[in-house]
Amino acid sequence: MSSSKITIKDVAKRAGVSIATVSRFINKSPLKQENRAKVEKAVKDLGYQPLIYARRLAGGKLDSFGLIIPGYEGIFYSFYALEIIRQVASSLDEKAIDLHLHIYWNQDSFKTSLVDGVILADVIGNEKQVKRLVKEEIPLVIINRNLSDLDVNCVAVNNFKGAYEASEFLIQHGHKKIAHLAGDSRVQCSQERLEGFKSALSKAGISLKDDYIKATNFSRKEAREKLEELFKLKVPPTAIFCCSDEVASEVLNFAEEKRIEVPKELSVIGFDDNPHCLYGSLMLTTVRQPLREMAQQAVRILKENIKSKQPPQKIILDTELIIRDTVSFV
Amino acid sequence: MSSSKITIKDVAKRAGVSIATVSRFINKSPLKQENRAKVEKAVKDLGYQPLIYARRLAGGKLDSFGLIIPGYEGIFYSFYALEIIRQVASSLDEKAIDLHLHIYWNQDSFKTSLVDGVILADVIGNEKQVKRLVKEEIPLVIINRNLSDLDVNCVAVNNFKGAYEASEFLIQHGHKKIAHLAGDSRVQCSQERLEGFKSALSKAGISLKDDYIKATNFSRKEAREKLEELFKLKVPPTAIFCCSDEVASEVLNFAEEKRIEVPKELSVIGFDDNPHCLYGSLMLTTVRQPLREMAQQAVRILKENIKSKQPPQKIILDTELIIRDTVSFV
DNA sequence: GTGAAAGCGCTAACAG
DNA sequence: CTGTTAGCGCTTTCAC
Repeated sequence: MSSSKITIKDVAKRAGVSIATVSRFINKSPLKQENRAKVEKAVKDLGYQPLIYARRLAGGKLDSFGLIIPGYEGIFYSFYALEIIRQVASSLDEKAIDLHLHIYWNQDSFKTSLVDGVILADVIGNEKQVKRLVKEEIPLVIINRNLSDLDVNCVAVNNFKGAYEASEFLIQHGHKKIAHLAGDSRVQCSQERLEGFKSALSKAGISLKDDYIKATNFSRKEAREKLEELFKLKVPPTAIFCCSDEVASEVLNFAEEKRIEVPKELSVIGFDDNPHCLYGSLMLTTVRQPLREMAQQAVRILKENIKSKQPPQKIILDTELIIRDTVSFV
Repeated sequence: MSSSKITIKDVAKRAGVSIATVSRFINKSPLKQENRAKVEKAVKDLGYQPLIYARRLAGGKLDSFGLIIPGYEGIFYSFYALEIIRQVASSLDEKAIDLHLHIYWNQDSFKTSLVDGVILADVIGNEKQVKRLVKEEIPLVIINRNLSDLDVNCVAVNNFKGAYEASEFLIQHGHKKIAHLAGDSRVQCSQERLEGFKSALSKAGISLKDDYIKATNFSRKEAREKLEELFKLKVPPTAIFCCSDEVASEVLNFAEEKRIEVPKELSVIGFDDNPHCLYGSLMLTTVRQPLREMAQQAVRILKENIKSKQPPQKIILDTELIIRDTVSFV
């Protein structure tokens, strides 16, 4: 039914060798040059392709990784989520490894037996799924979420430091009335960024004003609402540090409408370095996340773990402050 | 290594039946009530999960579909591509079928033996891959691309008609100087939309002006360039039909900057009904593509084909003109 | 309905 | 280096 029905036997017969030799050829084990050539020819002539699941059953690899992403509303509008998928996909493509994408909505139906290992991009609401994967002892890497109670591989971005540096940059420009449009507080990176923000302000001796800290769900809509609140305040902020470029971009829109001049009257910093938000006359100052590197590291760690069991690695990658047009001295 | 090492044998022993009976239980074959209960209990107690690849090797299903998307630059910024992924993913999720996403960059490394069937979302530059899949006789559905020489299942959107209706709508509003910002001409839907546009104009007796037809690669950047050209013309258009909402949205930006009032001085129609482009004061008039339905149909057809070989189906879905704010009488 | 047994196509010892 | 052989875990005849 599926695939040409040519099996290892057919190849062996045609090449005049045993199936073991063919298997060795496939798995790149040492072979006499002469046999190698014969098998190669037979494989080519027959258009033979080994059946992945048969290999697997016999102890081989699938060369297929799973990528599990929690399926929150708006995931397909999230620069971050899409970048993760994109970067993991291209990183795997380079290594001729297949990607088994699983977006976790409700069902924990992910079949681990179809992959050699899995990358979990964030863990939001699917903690029990992670536990299951750990129990199944399948090679695992978690991106951007520290499950401190679990002994698993992690690759994360230093959100705290990124937020700290951005806030510090604002402070260095003389700002004291600094607001933070934070992300969804249930998401770990939002919490970390908020902490970084708070920490920078504290260190500079700026007292925290609750009115200046507004949570959003990363959406433009909520950003807009919170902005309205911010600028109804008796003392509006002179600078805003945003949880994402998308949100920052909405700040720019808002400012334009309200005739608030950026950066002269209002400084803005985003988070992501989302090229989508680079249109318009103002180039956004932002915090770049090394998403590509994160994906590559995750893939590397997973490969190592598949080859042989290893002690868990915890990798924290630094962000980079990208200075452009939207911050000025107060 | 992977998965708990509990096999069908363990279950059989624990339930006091043969492995065949356990197999039948898994495959929902008729069983005596008593045995069914025993096996069910054993499965539960042991936390048994059949190994997908072993089932497959023995002739079973994988419950895993492949989705192949050509990996052109900017795919992750494409509303269309993302919607396809999203809708296929959620459609499969409902049926507890796994998604094996493969973005085709260069290598034709997709392993068909890991899936029961594959959905090809458009075919751009990977025609030879399609031929291979056809030859392998794996159940196949192609989305939005007619490979007329191939006898395969297709689900497509009627781009011609959608474009025709949009153009007609403009004409009904008295427009005669109508431009078209077309998509990449190598992409089939771009060609079809262009044809629809031309056809509507011809029918209305409006002569085609080459200057009014500009190809873009769907990007804002190119849209902007072509717009500049359009409005340097001695007689600029009074209406523009765009290949996508993204492009239409750039037209709106451009108009605002140049103080061209929409829709009073310029009417605009997009394509996609991309909610992303609904921000701002003006609501875009656009052509909605039934992407969700397309995904569902594709999944349905694939399921049918996996169950039993069927004659190829060709399904063409209609678009819908969504009338909002950006078209007025000339 | 059920069990015994024969593979599915491949890998991995094990001898040679 | 190479061939032989014993499974991997499951489905499926085929008898009973």
